[in-house]
Amino acid sequence: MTQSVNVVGSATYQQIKRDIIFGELAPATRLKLDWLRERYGASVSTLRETLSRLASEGFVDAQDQRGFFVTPTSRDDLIELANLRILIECHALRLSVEKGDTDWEGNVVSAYHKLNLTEKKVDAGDTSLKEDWKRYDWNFHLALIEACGSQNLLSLHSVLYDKYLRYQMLVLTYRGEQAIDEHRDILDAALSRDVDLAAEYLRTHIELGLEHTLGVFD
Amino acid sequence: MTQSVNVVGSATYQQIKRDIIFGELAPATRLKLDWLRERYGASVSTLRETLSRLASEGFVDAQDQRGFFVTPTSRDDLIELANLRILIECHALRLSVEKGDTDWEGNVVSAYHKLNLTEKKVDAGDTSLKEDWKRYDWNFHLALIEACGSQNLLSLHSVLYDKYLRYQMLVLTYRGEQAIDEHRDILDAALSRDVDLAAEYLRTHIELGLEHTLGVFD
DNA sequence: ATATCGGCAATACTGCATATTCCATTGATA
DNA sequence: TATCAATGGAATATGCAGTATTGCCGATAT
Repeated sequence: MTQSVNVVGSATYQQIKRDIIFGELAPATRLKLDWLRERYGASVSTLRETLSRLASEGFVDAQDQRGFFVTPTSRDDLIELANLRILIECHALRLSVEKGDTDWEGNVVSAYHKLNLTEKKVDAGDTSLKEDWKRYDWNFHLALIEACGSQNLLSLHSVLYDKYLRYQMLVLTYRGEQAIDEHRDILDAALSRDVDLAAEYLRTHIELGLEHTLGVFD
Repeated sequence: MTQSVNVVGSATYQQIKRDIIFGELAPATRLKLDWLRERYGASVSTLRETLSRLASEGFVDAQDQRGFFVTPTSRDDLIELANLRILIECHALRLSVEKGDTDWEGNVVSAYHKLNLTEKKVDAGDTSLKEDWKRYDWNFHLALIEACGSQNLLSLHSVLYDKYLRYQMLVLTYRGEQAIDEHRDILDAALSRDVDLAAEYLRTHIELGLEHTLGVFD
């Protein structure tokens, strides 16, 4: 059945991407077109289109004449992603803290507040919030760098963060109070416009997160 | 006519990408599917697949229900790309200079030699070599950072460099002796393993190139 | 071990249906 | 008359199904 607008393509794209990031499609899973057709209710041509996009973003592996696979995971890849996040996100944060206006501050505070509420609930043992929690985490980190003034930088970061997020969802354990404190430190440094300090806190935040994830991974 | 292997898809992908980078498909050009079908001899489904890939890399703009367009250019975008190149390429260069082994040195020297030969010919007035020259430039910059040890970093750089290359091809004027000297400086610093100096020369190289391109752009 | 065969699945095309956008003509209004 | 809005048809994008061809891979035979 034909749908309106670009609905089928966009919908399957987002669903498959989400299923990869949140681990419903495990790393290295073979993505047979017929199986996908049943699961997502889209035709082969639309699916190929979708998978091509995901392949060029790195969430899917396209092998010549053998079809598509969920991109496998590895410790090395995780480490690379963390280092790239440090490079790109810290750079963006510096620019953003320098340029951010009042609206930016407002958005950062708002995003922090929502994240903080959720983190406290998770800390208290509510495990049903994992997806929400990660979304608020995403939004907080995005809000921080959103005033960096470079669309290219933001879209690079977006893909990077999603890839990194997949690893976090694979291990899915909570770092507890520590992460809350780190977020608070970054927030304070950013609002007081201390560029170096904010970037340093962010770097530490990512490094500690990496160590934690590496410890649980595999 | 059905072809063997993944040939049609890969071929049209590379052709269209090349045509965008080298200006044969001008910025903001509308890419009608029927027209592309005639021009590249591929079916609509294959073309949509190809265009989706190019869209997610940023060479093509996919507009809902309105089709595909060559991504437009702008001064701001050019500046963003240059700054990202500085961020990413200098970082990769540092890692590479630290880690590079003998093979790496060999590849760098070889790539430099080929670039140097071509640049001298271009400098002497041979305008038929533009595409070769840019390819050797590409290869030299790639050889320099290839020992950085991060696949993610290299693939990020690859897309970035291609986008930047499009701007260079759009203005397509030669900076002359100056660029030759800059390449020499980077080479020497890299081979003598002076990380800071190499990164600094690279930054300057990109900044001067940007100024030059901006001066001719529009 | 090597060679051959057959099934499964990917690649690619065509044709078709439907939805949307584009555009020029028409009609209405200031 | 000039300008703006409505409208209807042509052009185009989106999406699906069906089909042919090719390559991969495991099973069987030599």
